[in-house]
Amino acid sequence: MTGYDLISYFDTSAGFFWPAGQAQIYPELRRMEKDGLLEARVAPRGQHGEKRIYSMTPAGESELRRWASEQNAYLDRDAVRLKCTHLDNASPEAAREYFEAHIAHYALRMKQWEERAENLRSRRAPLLRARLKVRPAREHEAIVEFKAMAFEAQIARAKLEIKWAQRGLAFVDRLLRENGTPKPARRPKAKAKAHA
Amino acid sequence: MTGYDLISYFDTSAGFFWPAGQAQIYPELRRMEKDGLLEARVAPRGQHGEKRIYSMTPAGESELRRWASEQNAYLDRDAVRLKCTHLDNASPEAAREYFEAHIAHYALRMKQWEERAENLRSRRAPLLRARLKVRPAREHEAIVEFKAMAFEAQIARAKLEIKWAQRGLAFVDRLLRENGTPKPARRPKAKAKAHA
DNA sequence: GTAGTCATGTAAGAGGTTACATGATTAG
DNA sequence: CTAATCATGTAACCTCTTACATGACTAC
Repeated sequence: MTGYDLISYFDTSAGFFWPAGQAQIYPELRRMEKDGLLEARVAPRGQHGEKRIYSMTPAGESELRRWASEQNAYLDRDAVRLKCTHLDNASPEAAREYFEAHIAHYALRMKQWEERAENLRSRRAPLLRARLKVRPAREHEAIVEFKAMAFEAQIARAKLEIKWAQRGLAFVDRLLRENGTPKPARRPKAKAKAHA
Repeated sequence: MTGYDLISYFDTSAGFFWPAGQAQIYPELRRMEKDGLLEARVAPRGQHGEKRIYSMTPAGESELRRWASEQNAYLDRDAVRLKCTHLDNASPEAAREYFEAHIAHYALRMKQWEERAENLRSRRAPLLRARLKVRPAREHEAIVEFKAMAFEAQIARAKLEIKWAQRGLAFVDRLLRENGTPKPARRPKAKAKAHA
């Protein structure tokens, strides 16, 4: 497909786990082409325009298999949890918003992940169908299973995050009940430069 | 404390959620000093050496409160889950290793997170004790609670990840039983350049 | 004297984000 | 003719990783 096609599919496929903007995708396609992982067929668009339709080369397919077989590098960097450990520096009201936003985020994601898992299990997802078409039937189950499993892991995690944040809300509400007086840490509005 | 002190505390405190190497920390301390968030007292080390002992300025404390109160930006980028969705490109043996490594990773982390949560709840963690000493007693509960909660979230997640990966193992083992013949995707050994 | 710890940096490069920038085609 | 969609890029900047580099102090 073209870079444009890829971008438009992205947020309902690979983008769930690896969001990427167009400023990343176009140069990356060029790099992968240069490295021999992709090849581009240049096709006309209308009278004057041109577009590049990419496909994987055998080297690209082999690199995909290599990457899929390679061990994961676990980094466990998590800005959300890091912030939690420092919520005592925020007002209880701001802490409340932290947990409320956490619930809202995972509730939204859960819906999207559930929808995606269903579209995979029922084999209705367009990109999945395209892939199944070019692979032998005996592989179909695994193709569906691994993809669905990834989303089901996220769904289970979302449930856990929501339960956890509800515990957080309960704690914050107790804090707010116990001191009617405002806590020392106030909520600043000014925005300063962010630091790592 | 000095940059060196900070680095040596890092992997048992903030480094759980934001690992960072020394090549990041020293320049960042300089930058934060330049921006007025930190100030350094230059102290001698022995006869010739020097060291910089940093402390937070009021501006630094206010930036900390601002950051703690600021909404999270959820990105949901997850290379591990992304790889899962493509495990059909690996051999069942490689997929097996994926899930085994997942279990090993979270089992190890869980132990560390549990230990940390206990050290926080029992108020034995040195950095926590130092912080409690400079804050009024009525804040102590919240200081401990927010930190412990972050680790307890991770512990719950670890349990979930392990259960999930065991489901993955069961599926892979079924695949291996069902086809005694090797699957089409073989496990390449050669290392090629990694791509985003 | 030598190994381990204390102490602090720099350089090159990879990867990612935000913003800027352009222009053709198609549907109404 | 005008708005939406198709289509592709570049530039500046920030962050992070890996590797390189130095040297003093302390305990044995």
